[in-house]
Amino acid sequence: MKQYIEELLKNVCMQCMEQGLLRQESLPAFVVEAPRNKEHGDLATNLAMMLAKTERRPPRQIAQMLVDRLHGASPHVEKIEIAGAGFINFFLKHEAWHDVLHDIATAGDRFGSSQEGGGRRIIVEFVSANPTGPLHIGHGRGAALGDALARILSFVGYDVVREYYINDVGNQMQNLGKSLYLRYLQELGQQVDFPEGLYRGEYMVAIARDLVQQKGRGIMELPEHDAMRFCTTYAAEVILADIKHDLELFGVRFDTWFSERTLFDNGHVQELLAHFQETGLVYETEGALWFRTTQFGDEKDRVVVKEDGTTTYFASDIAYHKQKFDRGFVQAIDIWGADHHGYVPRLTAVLKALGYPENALHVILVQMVNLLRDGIPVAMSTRSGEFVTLRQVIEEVGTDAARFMFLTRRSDAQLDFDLEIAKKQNDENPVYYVQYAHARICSIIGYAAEKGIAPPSASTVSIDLLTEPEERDIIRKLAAFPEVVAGSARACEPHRISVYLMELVGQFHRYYNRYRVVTDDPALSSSRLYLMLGIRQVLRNGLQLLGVSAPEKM
RNA sequence: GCGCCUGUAGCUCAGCCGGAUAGAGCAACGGCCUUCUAAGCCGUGGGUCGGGGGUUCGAAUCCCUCCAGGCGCGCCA
Repeated sequence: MKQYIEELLKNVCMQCMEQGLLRQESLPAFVVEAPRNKEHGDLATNLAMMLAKTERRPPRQIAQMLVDRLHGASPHVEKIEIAGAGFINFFLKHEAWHDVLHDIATAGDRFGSSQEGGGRRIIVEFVSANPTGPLHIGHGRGAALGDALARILSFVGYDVVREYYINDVGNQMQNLGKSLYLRYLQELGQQVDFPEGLYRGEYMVAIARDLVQQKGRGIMELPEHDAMRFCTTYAAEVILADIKHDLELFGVRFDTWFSERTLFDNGHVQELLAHFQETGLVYETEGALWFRTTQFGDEKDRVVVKEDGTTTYFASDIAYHKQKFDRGFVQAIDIWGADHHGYVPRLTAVLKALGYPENALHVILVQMVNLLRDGIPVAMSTRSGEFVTLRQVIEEVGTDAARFMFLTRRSDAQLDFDLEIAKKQNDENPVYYVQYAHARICSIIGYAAEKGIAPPSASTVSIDLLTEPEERDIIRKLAAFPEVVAGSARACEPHRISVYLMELVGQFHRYYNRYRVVTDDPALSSSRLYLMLGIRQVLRNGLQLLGVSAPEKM
């Protein structure tokens, strides 16, 4: 409907231009949107005000000119008004909205989807936590966001791959192996010093205990180097398996698990470094090899090969991102914790140096999560290993509540996650507000069936009976869903869908309390039931995109 | 010191590609269950949109500046 009005306006402007009534040759950026206030019509546009700038004429005068030519131009428009500073408000005929319910019935779980992505290949990389310890709440936020975003992007027609990048080489891996080895020795009764910088979480002790169970003293008898190596691989595997399990509990799926190690095994990092040297993108100083990132917008040059000859994480990351594009993705979306934000300019710089387009990489930074219990911060110290894991949070509050909590807020603002609130199964917790509406509708449909009223279909229903203003408002809201999804995809902001669902559900609950769906009038009941089906479908589709369940009973 | 993010009701947050009287939930107070789920609904109160300046017909939204909080700042990842 919105596009329809836009077309209408464009045509009228063209007319005016041809007749020399408008000076400009192209249209200014204008919007057609549903006004907040119903008195301002179903749809409104600021077109006249935008034109006023360049036309140097009063907006209302321009509006009048346009409106004169709009009258009778469309069978769907009831009336048109000029209001305020020069808004043009459209009041649509009731029937104009009816098609929406048919559209929903026809499209079903595809309602709201589109072909906007045109099958273009996008890779969404998220979580990518080092396999050195369990996931915590912050990873959960990134996981929820990445997963929802991937769902949304595929819904609007992109070919999306979800990837987890595993940092399985480097110092932290050495430290992991050492940590396990020492814990293992301790388990076997040896007195060992546990140096700073190692992973001293309880989970390592548990892994060591298992290791003893499986291998007894076997590892201890190996040469230390081999033992350490074994421990590294063993610990990483166990922890990664654990991470996978947590993510599964959290409803998060990955298509590919990309190992950093393979970048070395396949020679990608080495090749890339050689290439950089040939092209003069790197230089040597102070014993290290530096990339000229400053030439591409970064504030400092960055080390790719350290003084000791080993490569930095940055070097791997360059190779990794090049890999992404080599694999045919036209865009890479990375979801990072905000503490890595300083890293964006250098990676962008390198990709620029390699000749990739500006928007090839889109980094989304998710801000920190403060975990609270009853308003009091829960201590989260990684060093001591005393932290609340994502698993614990899921077990305590549930996947749906946790995901919804993350996905109701913008990612670029810090978030207070209060366990007690998330756990409450009441109206303090918006996820239940939304789910309850779904369950309620299911219940209504069940009740109707008991009364012998079958779910209506497009051919049997008489939508004309939906004459209440609330019904019309709900239909209008349903009509907006595809637009919300598209906007959410474009902005990479899943929370827009949550906010929309809460608004829709608010309208539904109000309607439910005021009107009965199943009445003595079969035709009316049937048409209201049709409306219910529409709401339920949109709720399902929306919740599906968020990865939150839509329970039939609560 | 420099950079990124944030500052909206008592609390948690939407709204931010400029648009019409600034929204929701919670908390507070008062109502609504013999009929489709009260995890719901209705009503009341609650705001210098961090402060100041600027651009504009119009600013919570854009620009500058200051203040406050968080995060980061050459060979850790």
